This record gives sequence, structure tokens and C-alpha cells, in this order.
Amino acid sequence: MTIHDVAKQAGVSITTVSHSLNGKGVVAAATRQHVVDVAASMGYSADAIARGLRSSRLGVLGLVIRPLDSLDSYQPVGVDYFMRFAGAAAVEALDRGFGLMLVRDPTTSRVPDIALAVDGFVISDPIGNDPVIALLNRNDIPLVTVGRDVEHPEFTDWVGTGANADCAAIIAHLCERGAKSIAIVTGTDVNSWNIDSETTYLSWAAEQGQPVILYRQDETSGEAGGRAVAEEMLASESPIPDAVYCLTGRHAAGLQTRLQEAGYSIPADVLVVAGSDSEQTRNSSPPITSVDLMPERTAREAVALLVRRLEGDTDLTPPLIENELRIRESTNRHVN
Amino acid sequence: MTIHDVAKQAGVSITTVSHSLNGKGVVAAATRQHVVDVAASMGYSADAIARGLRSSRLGVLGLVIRPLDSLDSYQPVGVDYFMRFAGAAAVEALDRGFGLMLVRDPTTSRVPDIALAVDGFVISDPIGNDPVIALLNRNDIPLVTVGRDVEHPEFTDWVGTGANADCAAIIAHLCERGAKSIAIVTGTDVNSWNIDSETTYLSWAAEQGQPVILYRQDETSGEAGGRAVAEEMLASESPIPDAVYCLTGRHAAGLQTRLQEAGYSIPADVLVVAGSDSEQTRNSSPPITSVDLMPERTAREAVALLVRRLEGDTDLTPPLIENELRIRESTNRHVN
DNA sequence: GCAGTATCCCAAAACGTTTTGTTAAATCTA
DNA sequence: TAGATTTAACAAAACGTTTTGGGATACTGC
Repeated sequence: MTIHDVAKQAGVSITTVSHSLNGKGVVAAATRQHVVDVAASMGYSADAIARGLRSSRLGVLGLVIRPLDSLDSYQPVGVDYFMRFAGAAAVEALDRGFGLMLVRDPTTSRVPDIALAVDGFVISDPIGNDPVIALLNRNDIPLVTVGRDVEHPEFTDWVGTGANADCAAIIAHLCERGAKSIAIVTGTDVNSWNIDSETTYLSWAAEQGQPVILYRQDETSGEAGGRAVAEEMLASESPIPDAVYCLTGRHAAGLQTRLQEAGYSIPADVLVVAGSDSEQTRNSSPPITSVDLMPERTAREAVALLVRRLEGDTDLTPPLIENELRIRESTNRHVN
Repeated sequence: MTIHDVAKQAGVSITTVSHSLNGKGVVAAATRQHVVDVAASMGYSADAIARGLRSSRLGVLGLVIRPLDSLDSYQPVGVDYFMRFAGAAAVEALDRGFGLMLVRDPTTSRVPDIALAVDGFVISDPIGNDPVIALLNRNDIPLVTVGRDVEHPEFTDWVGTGANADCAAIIAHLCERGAKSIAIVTGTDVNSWNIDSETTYLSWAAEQGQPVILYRQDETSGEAGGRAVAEEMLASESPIPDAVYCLTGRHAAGLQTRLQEAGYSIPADVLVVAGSDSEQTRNSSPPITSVDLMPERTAREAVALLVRRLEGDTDLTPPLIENELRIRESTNRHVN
């Protein structure tokens, strides 16, 4: 069933069918309606591939979630956030008439060539000077990132808060709850989330004359990584900080558990906060105060932005997502 | 950069280029090598869309996760299993040279027409007489399901255990740990997981002359749903069962918490088991014994099966995935 | 009544491949 | 050496659309 069949059935040329269905050319209203009716009655819908060939617009968006590329195969992890992100992105794409294709790092290994045929990409948490971005730029494929490429401040098509605000809010919250020495535990990926958080923390410490207590721990290490950091703290000469800000929820959960095992009470002795809400932060005891990164909202905004770019909307300021601090038991300590 | 450019550069016809690159026709070895070299040096790779048009093979697989379609928009969580499933499916597809497209129920609303242009579909947990399957069949799109369509026993291209084995294993485990009255809590979706589990449970009860204690609770209700079931049990005239088998991890977690609040001890008073391992079962206290549904392995097998079908491998028995029982504290009660 | 102008429609080109059928040259057979 | 066969390459068709550049036909204005 092709456009030719519809044309024959409706007694017009294929040009007229195409124009009628796409509202493109100039067609008499009656004719257009007739064609539309016939097409509908035949259950015709244009072949997406043929259309794609002619108009080089496939109707598919690519999604690359960079942090997952450092994993062996998406296997373990607390991927809560990314599933919700991917799911919401798919829904938003579908709502706007696009499919959403999940892609792993297209620079490595054999790229299935379809990957470079998509209309545009959403790249979540690019690393500095991201080679994926370079590849897409070489191929003139439009893209939107979630979080900045820290090495390319001139690129503005990105969505998110940039973590600065989150970090500041967390520090403020901890101070308000009486924290005197605040430690931070970042990840090791070179993305804007890690970089910006660290920067904000360092400049706060410098300004306020606070001690810098900084740990870096591989994101993929999960709870075990959090425990390892706690171990370091316990082994150290200096006293345990009275507040710890872990960027990932899993680090926070592991660290909290280890500190409790060592006899510290949360939140009485140590305040614990996570920069990313997850199953682990919600289900720990006590539940851990953390930043809700709003994966659904962020994904939808990113896809929406990309689609509008694809449609030629050029002057468009990316939305700023305002994350929300979920205050829980792990920082429930009141001071006056 | 098209095949024409390569042909010109190599001094041959486009036919020869195509044949050389695809190993199709009969080309002198020297010529073929020359063409391959030239193409490589130019960084040429065939346009996936044009190829798709000619050979009606796009290089993309569709993935529909049916249980997510009952949700408003992938929003709520507890989707641990499905994220891991989708991620692993994407990896496997990519490894085999395909892209993977996430699609919502293509029968509702405006289907982006690209959805029907993909080469094949993986459908996770189809419901009985699934309209999605009907649609795909009408369009001659190959598909593989994860879990059976319970109304179509003649369809054999599905992957998974069918839940019968899992249910039997769980009951055996509970009996071994001294359970006398076993309750089951199923979901409400009409998929093979629910149906088979219930059937197995009922026939076990009939055979052994055991009482039937059956609750059904909407899958999407999560922990709250589990609590609601516990509430029913507490309100009931009959005594609390001494073992409860919830199909979903979230139900199990909620139910366990509520029973504990009511003064029951797990596992001393009540054994709790979940049919699906998740963050909730791992992180509850005590951690809940549950079936690891092996999302990664299942996804990979499903994709592999579909790809082999697409490649014309016709006599292929779908692999049987053997799930594993993760025994945890919630059933740690020994009897002699 | 005739040039000029809208209006409506269509034939054909184009998109970049793969595949079919044909031709030319080289090799074999008797 | 004439004919048959094999080998190697290519021209052209086909895939199903969208878009371009005309052509009819019917209206205007003078």
C-alpha cells in the first residue's frame, strides 16, 4: 500500500496526494478533503523510511546517557535516575511524533550506521571535551545536552541547573542545621555536575574560612564506595566531619551505614546529604535528605528543546530546571 | 559524501562499490580490496535510510514494555527491573548492529509512523490477546515476547520461565522453612506472570489440601498497595498467614513494614517472599527473599532471538531463562 | 477577444542505496 | 579456431516519498 494506490483510488496524482496529506502545496479544499478521506479509509500512512530518504528527516531522536558508558553493560548500578530519565524522554519524544533511540557511546566500536541517521541527540551528562559531541558536530547532527560540557562554555543548548545552585542550597541547609565542618564526596567523571559542585564547595570554604574536606570516589562503586570513604574518615587523624555531602545517593547510603556501624548516630553526630535522590536515599534508615534532580521534568524539557531546535526555532533560551531539596530525617537536627 | 563519490574516486561503478562493501556480487579480490581501501580512506559509510528504503531493513528494533503503558508517563518508580531490561536490550541490540527504539503502546493515539518501520519488536509482558501484537501481526512485523500472551498458546517465540517454575520453587522454599498457611498476592494485569503464578499456586493448594489465601492488588500501587493488603489481613477474622508471597517487590516491602508495625516479627512470625527482586526487597529490613528475574540476561536473550529470526533462522527454540532465588533474612527460619 | 493572472493539478526529478539483467573480456573445450 | 563457459564490471531499474517546474483551465481587466 503506497501513495500510488491512494492516488489511483482517489483519481488524482501522487503529487496531489502528498500535498493534501502534508498540507503543503496548493490544493482545492474539496480535493484535499477527498484525498484525506480516501487515505483514511484505506488506512494509508506514509512510509517513514522513504520520507526520511527524501527529506532527510527520520523522525527519531538519539539518547546517549554518558555515565552509563563507563559501565560494562548497564548491568548493576543505581540507575533509578536514568531509567526515569529515559522513560520520560521516550514519552515526550513520542508525544511529539518522534521515536527515541537508546545509543551507547557512538564513537567506540562499530556504530550501527543508523545512529548517525537520527535527527538529533540528547546527551546526558557529557564529559569535558566530549568526543561524542565532537563526532556529532562533524556530522552536523543537532544536539542538546543535559549538564554542560565543562570545556565548552560557549555552547548554550543545555538543560539543567549546573549543580551550583544545588550545592549552595545544600551547604546553606547544613549550616542552618548547625554543621561546623562539612565534607564533600564527589564522583570522578569529568562532568559539570562534579566540577561545578566541587567549585562551589571550594569557593564557599575559601570565603568562609572553612576547612576543605574533599573526597573523590568512582561513581560506579555504589554503596561500597560510600563505605570506603567512611573508612578513610574513621582511619584519619582528624575528627569525623559533622556533616557529609555525597553527590550520589549510593555513596551517601553506604557512608551512612558505615558510620552508624562505627557508633555514630545520624543525624545527632553527623548530618548526611545526597546530591541525587534515589531508592537508596529514600530507603535508608534514617532516610537521607537529598536533591531531587527531577529526571522526568529534565528529560521532557531536553527533548522539547531539541525538537524545537529541529523545527528551526533558533532563538530559544533553554529552560532552567529548579531542583528541589527533599529534607528528610538524616538532617533533622534543630539548633538555635 | 555518497556511494557515487566513492565510485568516482575508485574508478569503478557504484554497483561495484556496493558489491565490494557488502560482499555481495562477484568482484575480483583486488578490485574489492581497492574499493574497501578507498571507502575507508574517505570515511564513507552507507546512508542507513537509503539502504533501509531499498532493502526495507532499517536496522532498528522496537521495545515495548507493556506494564509501563498502564502508567501515566513512566513517572512512578520501582521500575528498577525495566530500566535494567531496557539498558541490556539496548546494549545487545547495538552489539548486533541494531538500534533500539523505546516505544509506548503503538495502538493508542498518534503512532509516529517510524514505529511501524522498525525491523522487529520485543514486547515485554504482553497482556492477554494483546492489541499491540495484533497490530504488529497485521503489519507483518516480526516480534518476540518476554512472557507469553496467555490467550495465544500457539505462539512460541517468547522468552522466560513462565513463572510456573518460580512459583513452585518459592512454595517449596516456604514449606521447607516451615510455612503452614501460605498467602499469595498477585497483580491485576492479565499477563502470563500473574496468571501462571496464580494457577500454580491454586493447583498446589488443591493438591495439598491447603487453604487458598489469595489477594490481588494493582501493580502500580507500590508499597502502599502492599500495606493495604496487610491491612486487609489484619482486619480479617482469620489469623494472619504464616507466609506471604507477593509477586512484586514493592508489595512485599510495604506489606512487611505494615505487619512489623502491627507487632509481627519477620521471619519469626511471618515469612515474606517477593517474586521480583528490586531495590525494595534488597533494602528492606530484614532484606526480603526474592526471585531474581535476571533482567539483563532475559533482555539479551530476547534481542538475540529476535535478531536471529530477522536473519531468517527459522528453527530456533527460544532459550529458557532460569531465574534464581535470592534467599535472604525474611525467610531465615530453620525447622527440623 | 486577448493578454495577463490566478487557480489547480500533474509529470518528472531527486534522495542514496541495492539488485537485476546485460555486456564485454577472458578462459576453457573439443 | 569456433563455440561454450566463466569471470568481472556496469547501466539501469527499483524502493516510496517530497519537491520542482511546468501546464492546463478558468478567471480578470481593458
